[in-house]
Amino acid sequence: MQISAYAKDCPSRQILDRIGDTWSVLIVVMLADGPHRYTELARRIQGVSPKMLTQTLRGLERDGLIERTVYAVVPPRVDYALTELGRSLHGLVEALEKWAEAHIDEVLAARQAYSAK
Amino acid sequence: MQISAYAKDCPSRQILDRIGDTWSVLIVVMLADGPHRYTELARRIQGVSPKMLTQTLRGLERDGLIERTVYAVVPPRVDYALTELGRSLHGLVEALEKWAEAHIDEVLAARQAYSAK
DNA sequence: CAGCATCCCCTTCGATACTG
DNA sequence: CAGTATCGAAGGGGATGCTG
Repeated sequence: MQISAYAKDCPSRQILDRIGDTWSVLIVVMLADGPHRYTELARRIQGVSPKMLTQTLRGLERDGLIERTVYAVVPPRVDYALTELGRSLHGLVEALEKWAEAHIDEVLAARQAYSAK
Repeated sequence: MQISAYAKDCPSRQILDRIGDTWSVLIVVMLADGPHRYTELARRIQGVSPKMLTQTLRGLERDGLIERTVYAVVPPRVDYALTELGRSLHGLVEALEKWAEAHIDEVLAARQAYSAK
């Protein structure tokens, strides 16, 4: 076997990059219970800067995971919502959470044992 | 709801960080079919530097995902193998790959549509 | 309100050289 | 063979200020 981190065209790599991205995951989780406005996301996702929020939202939109709806009102209002695909990804994230919760104790125990060495 | 990227103690966050790490995933995949030596990994995982390889292996070992076996021979020989926990994680990675393969077309289509705008 | 542009720091990582 | 040590480049991301 021979594998490469540079196989950017590999489906797994692309999804991994998404999943590995802190803000992407948090946004998907936030949107899982319904659409939210920009400011709402900014306020409820602790620690995110406007720059990263926008940048991440664009990336998710580009990949068809969220949908951006602009209302022609003053002041402006923009809603973000998960698409079908986005909800599917959220399912994957949930599977991940389940694994994490099921095995975090073993990981923590391993770390204890490791530093004891 | 209110979520934070700084909740480092959150199980999901820790697993996410691991999953998001390029080299960690590649190593886990490499070791899925059995133990391998250091040099073997270095050669077969394209693009990894000794520094990152060692660093990543230490991280995985620390978290109890792989096991490091040193043979007292000359020249030295060190084997790395997945632990039970590591194999479990590999299962998760496989689930991820399945999702990726199942949905990559939709993502690519979305990107096409997005750049066409 | 919902962003974009700019500056800049600071971590991350690759390259290289060396060692038990 | 299996690493460690050091240096330096690159870019991710925060802070700030401005706009439609």
